[in-house]
Amino acid sequence: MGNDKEKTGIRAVAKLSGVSTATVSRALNNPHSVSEELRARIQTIIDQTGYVPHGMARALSSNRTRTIGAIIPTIDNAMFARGISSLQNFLSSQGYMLILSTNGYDIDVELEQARNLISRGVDGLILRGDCHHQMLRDLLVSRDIPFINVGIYNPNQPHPSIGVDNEAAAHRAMMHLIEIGHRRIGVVSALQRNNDRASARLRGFRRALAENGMDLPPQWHVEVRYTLDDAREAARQIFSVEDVPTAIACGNDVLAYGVMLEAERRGLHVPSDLSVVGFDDLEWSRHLRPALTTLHVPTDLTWKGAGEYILARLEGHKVPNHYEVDYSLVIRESTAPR
Amino acid sequence: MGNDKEKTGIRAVAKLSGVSTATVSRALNNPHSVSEELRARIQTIIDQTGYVPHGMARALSSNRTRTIGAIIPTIDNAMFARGISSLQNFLSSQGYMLILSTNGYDIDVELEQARNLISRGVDGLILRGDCHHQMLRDLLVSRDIPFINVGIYNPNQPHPSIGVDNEAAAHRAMMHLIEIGHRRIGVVSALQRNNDRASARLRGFRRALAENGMDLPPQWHVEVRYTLDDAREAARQIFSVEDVPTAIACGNDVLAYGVMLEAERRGLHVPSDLSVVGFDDLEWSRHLRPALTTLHVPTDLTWKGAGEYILARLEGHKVPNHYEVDYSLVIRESTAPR
DNA sequence: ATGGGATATGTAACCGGTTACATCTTGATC
DNA sequence: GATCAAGATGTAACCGGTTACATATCCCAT
Repeated sequence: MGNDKEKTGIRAVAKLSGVSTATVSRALNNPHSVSEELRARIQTIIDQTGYVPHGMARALSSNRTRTIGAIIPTIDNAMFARGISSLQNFLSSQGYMLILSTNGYDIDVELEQARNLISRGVDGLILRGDCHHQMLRDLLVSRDIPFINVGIYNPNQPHPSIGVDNEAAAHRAMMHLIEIGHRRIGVVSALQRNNDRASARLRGFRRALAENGMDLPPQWHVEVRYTLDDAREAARQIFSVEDVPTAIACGNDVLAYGVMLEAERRGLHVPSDLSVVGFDDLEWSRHLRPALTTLHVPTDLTWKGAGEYILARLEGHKVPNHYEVDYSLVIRESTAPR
Repeated sequence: MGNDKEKTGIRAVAKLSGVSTATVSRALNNPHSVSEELRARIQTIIDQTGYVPHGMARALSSNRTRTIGAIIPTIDNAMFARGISSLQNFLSSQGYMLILSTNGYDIDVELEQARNLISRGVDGLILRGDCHHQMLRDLLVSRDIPFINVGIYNPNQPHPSIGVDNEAAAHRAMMHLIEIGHRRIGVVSALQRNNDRASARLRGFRRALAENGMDLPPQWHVEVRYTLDDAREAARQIFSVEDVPTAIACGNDVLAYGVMLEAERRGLHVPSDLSVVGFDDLEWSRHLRPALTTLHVPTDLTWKGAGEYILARLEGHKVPNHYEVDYSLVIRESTAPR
């Protein structure tokens, strides 16, 4: 009797419900356009047979995958984990899926990963920071794939961005140390290579110092990767010079943790001997002892906002290209007047 | 002249190189089967035109996506972040991509997410623990999709698993406290609901106590979620009873951090007043002060191993179903003889 | 010279959905 | 009753690759 080519998939459902494949497809994607009765009949068959639509086929013909790609430096960092988690929840709630990819701060790898994601048909792409391969931007523009740079605020750039103004925020953090009387201030910052946020923060620190007639002597400035080990090593380096600063501004909370741990090990009491200010306000920061004074950045909102932007673009809405996220200084126990 | 339907995609490349689509496809997927000369000519055209294969179309016809799905409770947890990062690196190195999904410890959500992933054509699936919806297992088996439960070792179960033997490991951790003379020992463990690992660890703790003639009075046992706040609350609860234990075993390092923080705030010195042992050995644990005595679990190896298993299955190899990962007790500064 | 195996390439069906277009119904309007 | 718009449903082309099968070529053994 039956054509053995129609034992599975949408054609099987169609045959069993006595309708055409078009109707089944419509019942699934645009229920309103199918009569109540048919819709119910089709749904019954679907439940009975356990039919699951073939996403690839759907993607091929509709040219939409309901999948968003994100490329971040590394997952193994509390800050990203938080943001990704938030983004993931949001996308999921909108029926989208997130594909995650990491570049290890290498823009060539990033380009490669982006090609990969595009080939897999992501509808939109979320990138970290503003430091990308030119070919990547060209690729995205030429294929008309919406994307956004997250973690920065760059209204003058042509490319969409969402995040805090890192330079201004860093300036604010440094000003706190200056306001409470510190005059000898060191900096532990992240490596600037392919990390525009790290650079912007350093610029902010420097500007605040300069505006107040101070400078940043090389022996008080160390650049390291975002790990506790490296941060401790940086602190060791700074503490080893003759003339130790009375405060240290850090480009990131993790770096601040490292500095505080190492200070404690050296017998330097925080904050009476050394004030430390961080950046990001990870969950840990308020639990530490002393609790870390830091610049709060609403990471979850930022990433969710990035998702909202992409989805809005996909739905054809005309939306602003740049979003500034508010930061705030959270003063806890790790800073004290000189 | 030209058929306007062939301005793009593989047919365009074929036309420009003067060969058939089949040859282009073969040059890409099975280079060895195409003559040196043609291969070069085709590659030139590909480079010139910037052709990127359409992954969806490829997936549809080849029925392989080179994509692996993973469902974890939450990304926002250092333990998972580490494992995912490791898995991601491995898969990426093998030309596979990872799609990540979270279930928030809810097996219905997990089933839903799994359907989603399957509909997107994942070639294999990696799940956390052994606590899943029966329909999920059925679905995977009926579709012949390789999968593995990670973070547990369960040689008696029919389903593949890789991880430490949580019960034995917890037993080991508790034995350490007993060996150094503690007789009044509390436990802060994770919620057991839909978390077989938490249960196994608790069983291990209990067995060690029982074997040594002790029990776990209710007022010394608190179950909480995996957050610092909850862990501190748990510690507060235990410290509030008349008779405070001299040691606390924790189901997880994060819980141990919370207990230590709270102890310190109460003026209890660790380890002289209170010994604390953790579980997992996150990166933080060795940096804390006092550094945390904990049960080291090689998370990165475990997840990478899960990836290796799936890929081996996909390549048709016949491989063992269960892999035990070694744990080890790392004695640092947070435990001391009574 | 002939047959057979190995290698290289082309033809076109196929994967499983979506959707433009055609067809048919129904109800309202004149 | 005729006309027409709106709504419901069916037909089949199409998305962009892969690959089974057919065909062509070349080399070597008989």
